[in-house]
Amino acid sequence: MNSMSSYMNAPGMTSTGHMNAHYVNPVGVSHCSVPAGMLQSPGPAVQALPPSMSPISPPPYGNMPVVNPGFGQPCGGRSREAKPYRRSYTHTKPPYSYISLITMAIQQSASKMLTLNEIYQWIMDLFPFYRQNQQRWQNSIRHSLSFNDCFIKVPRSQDKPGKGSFWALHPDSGNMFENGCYLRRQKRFKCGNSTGTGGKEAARGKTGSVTSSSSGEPVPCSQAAHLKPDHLKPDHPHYPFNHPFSINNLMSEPPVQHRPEPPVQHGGYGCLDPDTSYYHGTCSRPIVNST
DNA sequence: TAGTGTTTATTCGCTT
DNA sequence: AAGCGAATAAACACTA
Repeated sequence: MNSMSSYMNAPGMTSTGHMNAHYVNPVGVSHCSVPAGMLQSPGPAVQALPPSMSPISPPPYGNMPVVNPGFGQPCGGRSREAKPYRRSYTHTKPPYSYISLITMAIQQSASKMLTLNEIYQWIMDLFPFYRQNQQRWQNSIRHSLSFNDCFIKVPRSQDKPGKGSFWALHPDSGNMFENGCYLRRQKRFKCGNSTGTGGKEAARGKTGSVTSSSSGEPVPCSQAAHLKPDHLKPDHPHYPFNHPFSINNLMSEPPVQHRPEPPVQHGGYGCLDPDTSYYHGTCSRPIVNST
């Protein structure tokens, strides 16, 4: 969490830390979307990707669309460590929450599920920022995986022994970032059932650990319990990312071409302008052209 | 023993 | 101000 507060002084930043500038990367993709540059410019890091991951190539760091002075400020300027901006922008914090990073990592993998370490590697391969302070953010990653219902554990198959389970996305979690806001979801995804107590949080404090079954079977929630790999296939009807604004589509479409319905955007430290594909700062209301 | 996973607590920023 | 989402820290348990 270094080098962040100084971004407030960057062009486009209001005194309140809102990001009003429309930052456009060299390929014209919004910083708020999943970087389309992922699909371009194979970089050396791709070779470090584990076999389970699809050959999506991180871009050269110099072209990273998500890192930009004045934009790397996450969470609306939330920072605890005031440190003057000195580093290259390739080491600024990407404008994605950990949840969105995990989602991206899982989503781009061929098997739609990754081990914890693979998630670490994907993030570090793509975002140099996360090559530092690994203990800090990796703890946060683990916390996010455990805490959020949108992530489910998939046990390793016997032919893939190793440490840790695979992590996948909940089949119903696909629209978490449908409004283009990758820092703050409209609503936290909760795995619900008819009683409203089916999520991980419901499991916490009642039946104990989500994964405490001695058999090693993950029982994170009622819906995850029946998750099968088929759900993780793109052609499956429950595939989480069929929304036009989904990460999957953002990653696969030319960035300037997708012009979804103007979303009603809530929450948001930063959102995507559907007309321009430019990044907007705080946008709790639908984006309209000022007259 | 290191890595993984869970849980709790705290803090912060944004929205309502 | 309250509620919420997110980031961070830390403690603890489990497991390969």
